[in-house]
Amino acid sequence: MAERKARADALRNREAVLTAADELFARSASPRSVSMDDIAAAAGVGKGTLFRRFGDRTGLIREVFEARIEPLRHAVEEGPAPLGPSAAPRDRVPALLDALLRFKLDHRHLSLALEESGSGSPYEGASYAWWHNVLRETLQRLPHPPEAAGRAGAAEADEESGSVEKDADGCTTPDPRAGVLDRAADCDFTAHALLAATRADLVEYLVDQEGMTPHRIRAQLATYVSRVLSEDQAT
Amino acid sequence: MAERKARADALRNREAVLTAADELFARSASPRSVSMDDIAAAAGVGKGTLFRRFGDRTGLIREVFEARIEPLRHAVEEGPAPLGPSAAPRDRVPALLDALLRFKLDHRHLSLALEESGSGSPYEGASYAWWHNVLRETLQRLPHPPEAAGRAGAAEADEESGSVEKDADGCTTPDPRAGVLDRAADCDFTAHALLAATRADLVEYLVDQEGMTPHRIRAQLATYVSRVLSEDQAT
DNA sequence: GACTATACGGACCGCCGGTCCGTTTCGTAA
DNA sequence: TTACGAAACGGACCGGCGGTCCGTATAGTC
Repeated sequence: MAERKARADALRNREAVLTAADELFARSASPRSVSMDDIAAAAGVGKGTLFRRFGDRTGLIREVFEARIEPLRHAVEEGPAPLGPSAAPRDRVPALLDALLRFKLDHRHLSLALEESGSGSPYEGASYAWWHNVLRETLQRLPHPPEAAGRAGAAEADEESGSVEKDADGCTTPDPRAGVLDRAADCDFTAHALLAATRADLVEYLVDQEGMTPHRIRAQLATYVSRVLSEDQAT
Repeated sequence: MAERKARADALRNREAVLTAADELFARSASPRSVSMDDIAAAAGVGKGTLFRRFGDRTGLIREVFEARIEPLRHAVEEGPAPLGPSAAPRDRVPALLDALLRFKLDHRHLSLALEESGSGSPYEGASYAWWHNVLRETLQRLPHPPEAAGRAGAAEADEESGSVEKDADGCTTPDPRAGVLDRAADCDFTAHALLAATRADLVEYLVDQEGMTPHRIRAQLATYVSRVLSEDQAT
């Protein structure tokens, strides 16, 4: 092999840290209450080890997250019908979002930890980029271009907002029609907006503060998604 | 007025702190790089003063935010047509969201600071609750109930996600139709989902990383909103 | 001008993320 | 089996931050 050792203990420790971190996050009320020292201690590992292998706190959280979400990612990339690439876009979009939501419900604290992982917004992480990409492409393959839905509405909305006028910023001429006809940009933004509806802190809030059941949240999201995809409703 | 002094200097300091904090957040790349010491120094005030008047970092950020968004809140509560209570719901919803988006574009860093203000999610703040409430009520006054839109889609999505199956959670029977017919709950969730599309970190990402112009973002959001409100499209 | 309630400010504390470096261990090859 | 070097280890250590505490200064009152 000649590509150096790989050191068994390094692997073992890596695994131990991943497991320990996952458990600690799952148990704790807030990700903030889990310190790196806690994780190191729980994993039976020195702090230095932890930072050498994962770089920083964000790196560690990302790796734990990746490890946990890998099966789902696999199912999306090469799995069967509703989630996999073979599914009809019209079915796949809701399936993707529901699957992601389920994951966030099942791994609420871990997802929360990832989203508020200090350095850089969640949007800079590889995971978000991946989901956004899949969703964007699937949206783009939808039969009826969704853009047609909101011609008048969009224009109207914007004119109105222009008249809102609060502080004199540089945005005086409200003619945001630019881009409305751009299908690709439209799907791009829609993907962002749909993913935003599954944000971990929102999910956390709905469950813990509003007392909504996972079931209910999923039902609401499904309804919402289908409304966004609409247009065939008049069929 | 016999209700004690009020001490002029206290008021003056309070104002100084608010101003200094606002400026520092606006200037800095990340809210995290603005420490309480920085703010105290910039305001020409002792750290103790700062904490006595605002409780903690989150409290300070909230007050700065409230102060800045007050005019908009006022416009929504008792202003004229598109934003005010007199507007037709169909027009008011896009107007509200566009106004909020504009605010977040104009006060990106402050909004970001508020959202990641450590203790408690942004959803626990009074400001979010207020916006959610206004939006929810306005949605509920919409002419055509939006619920009808997503029957089949929802059920399907759930069956599919069930088959994903990662860890054996307690959510085995996917029958999320429960709640779909509840108009109030529907508007409640829709309000959350729409507000999520204006999250400060998303806006920040779209502007800084994707290089989108404020105009374009507003146009995209307007399109998106109009699609969510759809149903009259078949008119 | 004296008196008191209130506000002030900065030294101080505990904690945390991250670093450093002397020590240990793994894997290899003689 | 032993010797050796690379790689990993671990915990003392550091700078900085949010937050507290208390002796001091001052605005307002009589």
